[in-house]
Amino acid sequence: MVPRPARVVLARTTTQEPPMTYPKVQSTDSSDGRPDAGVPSTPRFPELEERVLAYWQADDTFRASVEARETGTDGDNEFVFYDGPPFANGLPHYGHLLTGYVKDVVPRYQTMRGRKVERRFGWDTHGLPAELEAMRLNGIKTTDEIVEMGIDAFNEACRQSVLKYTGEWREYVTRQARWVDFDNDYRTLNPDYMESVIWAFKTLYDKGLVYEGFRVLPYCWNDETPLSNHELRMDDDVYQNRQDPAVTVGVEITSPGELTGAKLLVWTTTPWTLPSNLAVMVGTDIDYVAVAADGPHGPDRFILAEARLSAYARELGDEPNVVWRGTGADLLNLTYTPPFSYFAGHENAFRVVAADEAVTTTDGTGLVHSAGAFGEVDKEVTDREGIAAVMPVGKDGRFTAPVTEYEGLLVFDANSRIIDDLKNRQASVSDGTILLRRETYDHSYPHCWRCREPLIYKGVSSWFVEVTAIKDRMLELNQQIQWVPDHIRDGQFGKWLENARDWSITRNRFWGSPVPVWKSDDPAYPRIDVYGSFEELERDFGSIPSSLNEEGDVVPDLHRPYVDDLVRPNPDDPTGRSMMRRVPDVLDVWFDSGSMSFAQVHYPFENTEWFEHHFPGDFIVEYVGQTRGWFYTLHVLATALFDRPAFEACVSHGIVLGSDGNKMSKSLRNYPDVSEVLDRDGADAMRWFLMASPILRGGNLVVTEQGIRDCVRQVMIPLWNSWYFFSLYANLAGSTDAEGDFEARSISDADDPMDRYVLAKLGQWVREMTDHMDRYAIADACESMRSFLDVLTNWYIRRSRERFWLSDGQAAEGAARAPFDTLYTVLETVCRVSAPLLPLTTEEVWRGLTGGRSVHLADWPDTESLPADDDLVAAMDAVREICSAGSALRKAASLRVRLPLASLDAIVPDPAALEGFETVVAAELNLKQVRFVAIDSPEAAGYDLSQRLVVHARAAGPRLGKDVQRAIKGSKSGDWSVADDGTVTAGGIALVDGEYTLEQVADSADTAQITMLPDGGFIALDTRVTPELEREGLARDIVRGVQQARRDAGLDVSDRIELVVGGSASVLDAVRVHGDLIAGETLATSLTTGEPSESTPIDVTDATAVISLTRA
RNA sequence: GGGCGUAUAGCUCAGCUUGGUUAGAGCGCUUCCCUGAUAAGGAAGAGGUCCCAGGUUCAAGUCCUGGUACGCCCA
Repeated sequence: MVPRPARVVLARTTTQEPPMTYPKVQSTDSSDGRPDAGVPSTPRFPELEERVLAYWQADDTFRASVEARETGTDGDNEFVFYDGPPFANGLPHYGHLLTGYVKDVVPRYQTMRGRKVERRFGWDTHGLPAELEAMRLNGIKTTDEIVEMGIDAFNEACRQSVLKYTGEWREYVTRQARWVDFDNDYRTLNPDYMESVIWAFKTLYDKGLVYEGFRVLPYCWNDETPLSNHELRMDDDVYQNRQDPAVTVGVEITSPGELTGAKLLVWTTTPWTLPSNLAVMVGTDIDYVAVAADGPHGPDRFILAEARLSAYARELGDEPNVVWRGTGADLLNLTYTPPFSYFAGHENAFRVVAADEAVTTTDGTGLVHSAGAFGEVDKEVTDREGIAAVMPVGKDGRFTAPVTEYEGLLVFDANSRIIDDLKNRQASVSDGTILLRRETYDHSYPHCWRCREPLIYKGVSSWFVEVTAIKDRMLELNQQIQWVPDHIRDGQFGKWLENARDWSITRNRFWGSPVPVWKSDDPAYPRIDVYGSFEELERDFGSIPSSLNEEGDVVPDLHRPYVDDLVRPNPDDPTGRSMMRRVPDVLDVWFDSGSMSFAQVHYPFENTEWFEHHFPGDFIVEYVGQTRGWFYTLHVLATALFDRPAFEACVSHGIVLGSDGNKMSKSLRNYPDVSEVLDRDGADAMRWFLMASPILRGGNLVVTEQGIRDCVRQVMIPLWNSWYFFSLYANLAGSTDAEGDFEARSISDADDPMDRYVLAKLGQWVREMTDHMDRYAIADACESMRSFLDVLTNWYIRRSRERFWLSDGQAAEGAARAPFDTLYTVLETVCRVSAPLLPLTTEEVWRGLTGGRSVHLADWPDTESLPADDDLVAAMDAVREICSAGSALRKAASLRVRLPLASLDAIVPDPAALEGFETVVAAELNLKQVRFVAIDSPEAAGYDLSQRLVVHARAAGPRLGKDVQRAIKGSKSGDWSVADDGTVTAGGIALVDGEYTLEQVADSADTAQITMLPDGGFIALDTRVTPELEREGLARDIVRGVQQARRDAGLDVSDRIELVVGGSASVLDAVRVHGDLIAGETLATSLTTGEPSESTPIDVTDATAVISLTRA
């Protein structure tokens, strides 16, 4: 591609000339803010953005935009937006930016609608990621080492790590032009925030919605810590092949009946869990059999899934003797003797229970042994069955009481002794228990990512929120929430709620809000105290937990270890020896996030009134995965604490993918660098790219550099060029005004049809945008904006250009100022409406137009002030169709547009509606004459027309049934007729009014080309080319050539030239006849023919031409 | 294995709620045109088994059932 010569915009540097009006102000760094050059034709958007950002900072525009709005009675004019706090342990990526843009677009819009929108940034600071980072930095791997290092020092390291990137975050967020208050932010580690969090815990406790129980987790007995699922997937080496013993054990049925004494066969690869057996799980629909065979202790009956019989042929025979058949349902509630006697008599235990989700017949026996707290499914099933968990394994992975025979043995080491005892029916193995088979089993087994020892699943003590108790209410309240996209409500979120289980909210860790529970350390004198405030703590302990901050001041601090230091004698213990000590756990970090609605304002200790009137919040936005995260925890706590939803509207967007369609990955480098894009294409381009994408409808989005650049081309450049065009001619219009600069002004109506059209269209568009934004349909708003820009640039401006060209000495007064005022009004309104979507670009344009302080302080446009004229808009659409069809005719006849043609007739149903637009069509298609003719007029009959029948299936279908297909077929094949009385028959079927229309179809005549219009009617173009027309066409070729030469020479649009034209006789002839046209169009003060000395050849049709021009 | 979503032009996506016989947009591509703001724009064209299979219906991209693939979530 050959680079075009750079456009030269001549700056007014001489003081003789009056200063230009536009831009009124520019975000330059010049001292007075007064531009010394005009609007650049092609701005570098990123630089422009940096200047606007600097202006905002200096001007404090954000604060002004919030303060300009009234709070209203009880804050009813406030729009409450909750910031979903990010965890800032890394730099922001596209997902954060995306959410950040939405978090900016909606508040900006609401602000312009007159609402007051406070926006506080929030930081999520607690939790395992912070601890892992602190451990990595300190080179430690176990919780013992943390204790060794000192919890105070460790937590301080966590604090440092979570605040490490806050500076970078602020830079990115500021650069993306998101307005949010960083100085008045909230952090989940602040004492105020944490006090609200423990208040929530205590309130739930008082409501009976918190209880203590077991939570089953992968557990490392070596590091003595549970692992999160996140840690379990830490790397690919976590799952390694391991050989374990597998045993098939029979337990004896005790229920009276035909199966009494039969053995339920269970298979397990963790024999060490058999002492803790509490139930046997079956699938209710699975077929089971009882088989008579010789067992290790004599003849016996064994129950297993029929599908597993062949796997036990060795023990049960190739042709087993089936003595009973049934399904799992038949086995339910049969009781049995537990394999070991340690927990004999355990309430509700030792029964056959249903576990359809967990039992398969792909391996084992089709019956599964459940050991309560040693498996996730086991726990779930025993909970469901009301069987309390047992935990005879200590935190070191060794057996404890009451499993005395193996006490002190690591569970893996106990396996072989347990198997031996089963085989020999010794130790605490019950009579009736048999060991049918022992084998070894190779399987993929999880190992600790730190120490590589095999993990076990183990119940650890945890506190729960009893979500199941409020589930129904949560579902009800969910119906009040407006979800975007709306299927989330009853889909991903609703389903998740339906399957909600109790929420384990405690973690056996260090860096987090404390579990505010103090327990007696002597079970003989049990007591539990739960605290919900500093005040209550001080009342009972005489002081509040505190630490030294960076300045050395003593400050309240609910973190460990300070909160652990609060210990007091147990008031219920008359001996005075037992002490109240805090449960050492910390709260799940999601409990923090779910508390943000009230904790960010330190409710209920402060701002109670404010909170009452600002809850639920109006709007939140996050990634759709938060349906089980933040959306969920907000909803749980709001329901449990306040019996209200936490938010009224929720945008849940999709996933941002890398350029190859895969998840964004640093190592694959499959996505464009964020700062590079900001530096090269700018924040508005990125904003538009993300906001216009299907991701806001819940789809996924592939981020590509090309996609972002396309946004600059499709939206930002057209917008800017409209502004540039306006400034260029508005400044010229003012240059001869003796009174001073020309200033356009806002208008509410116009006489000129084109002006009135664009204003009416503008009004329609504003209403459309309002509707989209009210529904959080941001992508739809972007699409609407793009289509309006098309109308503006490619129709209104293009068709109105001549009206902006004032002749020398003409001031833009009276009718001459109409196009300027119109375009000013449109641009000013467009800026306001698109300000949330392109905040930086529109700021520059709007301020340049108006000289005002900020577009973001302006109000959303009032469409009452614009003409409402749907008929006019429809008429213009028809005009555009005529032009479009006319272009097609020209194309078909190979007649270039520069060649004028004599006439075009548009034969349309309602020519009166188009009156006044003849000149528009004539100019667009370069015609001498345009006429709009009624389709039923005698004149229209002059064209060679035939009729076409169109059957309206929608209207005729219900009446005619399947005959409608015959009628349609007939109308297409020509098998139709109109009777004298007007009855229309098609395919032998008589049609009634409304079921058909008769349309005129035109064929080309000799002298005219004819084509149909899509909405009825047709146009006829006179394609005869006379020598006169040909000569004028040639003249216009010359004009075009001269214009290009002007541009190549870098002339300003208002520069006058002296022009010499030479070439073939036809060229000289065209110059002779159309000299005025050529000179006028090219601003030539002199036009002569001849052979110029330094000449430039130009392209003209069927001739040769050379020109020479110099600036006059 | 279950739930939710998605599947339409080379690419990115509308259309589906309310079925109507010729399925659209943007980008990209080809040709021509236009350019006194434009890095733009216009016209024509190429490009579609509307994921598959059944069903309902006079009529299905659209409604129903069952599959397939992908994504998210859960197990």
